[in-house]
Amino acid sequence: MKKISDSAVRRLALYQRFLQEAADAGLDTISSGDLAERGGTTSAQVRKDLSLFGSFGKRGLGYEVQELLREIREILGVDRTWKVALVGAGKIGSALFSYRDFQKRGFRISAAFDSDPAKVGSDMGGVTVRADEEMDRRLRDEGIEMVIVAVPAEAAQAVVDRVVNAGVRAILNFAPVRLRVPRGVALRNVDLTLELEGLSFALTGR
Amino acid sequence: MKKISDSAVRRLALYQRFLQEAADAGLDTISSGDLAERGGTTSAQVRKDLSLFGSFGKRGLGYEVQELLREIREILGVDRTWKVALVGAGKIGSALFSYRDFQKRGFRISAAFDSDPAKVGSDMGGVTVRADEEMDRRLRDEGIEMVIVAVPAEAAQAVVDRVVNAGVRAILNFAPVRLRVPRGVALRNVDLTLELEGLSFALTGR
DNA sequence: TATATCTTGTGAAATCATTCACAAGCTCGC
DNA sequence: GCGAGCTTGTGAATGATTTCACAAGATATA
Ligand SMILES: NC(=O)c1ccc[n+]([C@@H]2O[C@H](COP(=O)([O-])OP(=O)(O)OC[C@H]3O[C@@H](n4cnc5c(N)ncnc54)[C@H](O)[C@@H]3O)[C@@H](O)[C@H]2O)c1
Ligand SMILES: NC(=O)c1ccc[n+]([C@@H]2O[C@H](COP(=O)([O-])OP(=O)(O)OC[C@H]3O[C@@H](n4cnc5c(N)ncnc54)[C@H](O)[C@@H]3O)[C@@H](O)[C@H]2O)c1
Repeated sequence: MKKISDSAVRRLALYQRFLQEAADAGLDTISSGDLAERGGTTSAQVRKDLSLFGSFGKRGLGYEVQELLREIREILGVDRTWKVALVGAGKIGSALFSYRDFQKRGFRISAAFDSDPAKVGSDMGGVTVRADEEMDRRLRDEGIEMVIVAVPAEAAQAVVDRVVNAGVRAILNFAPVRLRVPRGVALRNVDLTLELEGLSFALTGR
Repeated sequence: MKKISDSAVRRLALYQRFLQEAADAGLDTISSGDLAERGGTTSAQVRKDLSLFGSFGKRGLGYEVQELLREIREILGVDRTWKVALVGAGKIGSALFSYRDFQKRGFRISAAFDSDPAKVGSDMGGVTVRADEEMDRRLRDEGIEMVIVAVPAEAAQAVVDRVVNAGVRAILNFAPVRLRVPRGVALRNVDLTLELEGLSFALTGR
């Protein structure tokens, strides 16, 4: 299969959201131009993106909302529920934990780990925070497929090494460090300071 | 001035972080190859990025850490403190609010707004949460330059319209919606569901 | 059935970003 | 002061992504 660019995947995920909105609004069909407008891109871009995976539209009409939604969900792999664990039940970790939208979109956070004895044992929306030492075993036993890393920067690489070792192949990292992962492991970084610095540049770099 | 790509700005912000680390480690000089290795890119990429703004290195030696750090800070506009406000003092908002790193990197969150009367008046680390209605006036009066939007998706566009109207020209948005802003206003989206969907694709789409 | 009107899917062209490759500059050791 | 050894800065080459442009399929109407 050909290589799909990161930005194409992002757009696909956006189209999914727009299709959901269109479905909620009761629309039966939608055109590439319509999707483009909602996403701030062009109709050619939308069609190219979709053409990477097949021909889903009808000439003269557009795309059937429900059908395209189903297709994109399948392409993205969100036509199922993923088992996600959270490592680091601190401030940002607990905000993420209680975020209902993840569940709705197919990501269930079914385990949480922390090294702080004061936090271990506490209940977070039905899930008990477990000790750091139990992590490796539980990740395997519970068949966790993705991990959200929300520990301090200094601890992040060590956590990731263990998580990868436990067979997890997808990681969402909030710590402001460049993590090393073996090939075959998907890693995304959410780096908020970097985002603010980008805004700073935009205001400065006139 | 020529157009600087978004990815170049991201890398620049990363170099800044690596230079900080190098400075903390007591290094005097650093080569493009060294920066590249830390950032997972190539030395040619690093040199091209820097060459967009000038010639900062010495052939045969590399870059002086302190000097390059100063230059990049100036380029990014983080050689000063930005006044930031937070709108939406909910779960993610309060996590962000108490994040010390922003302050250290030049972003001071000096105001917070919420529409929930139960939250208005409460103290968040020395800053009082203000009522939504006071927002427009206070943004102007306090000279706020950036706003972090952490309100529910349905409320986000209306908030952004008001914020832009109050003269703010940089917005960091956490709500999962595509916001419309006039040209000249910088907008960055942090869309965590999108990130997880990207991971889902990586695990699925072979 | 013919015609007018849409909108897709896709090669080709254009634009944008990264990598290559190397001349030229600087340092160090002798 | 000279040669060896690095490392920068940058055109040129390559690679990737986006945009253009249009033939062809689908629908609706008469
Ligand atoms: N709070 C924010 O708004 C924010 C913003 C951007 C980035 N971040 C990053 O997210 C990460 C977490 O930030 P936070 O503000 O939630 O910090 P926090 O201190 O509130 O939470 C970190 C948690 O990780 C736990 N922990 C530490 N080492 C661990 C280990 N080895 N295994 C398991 N758990 C461990 C701690 O006990 C703590 O509960 C940091 O890397 C931070 O830089 C946070
Ligand atoms: N919690 C998370 O981990 C998480 C993750 C990803 C995205 N988000 C997004 O971030 C946003 C906030 O999420 P949250 O979990 O913190 O929700 P929350 O309900 O805890 O907080 C939202 C806050 O915004 C306030 N608010 C609502 N309308 C307002 C208005 N017009 N002006 C000012 N304040 C207003 C509410 O009173 C509330 O305090 C949402 O858009 C959500 O989708 C949250």
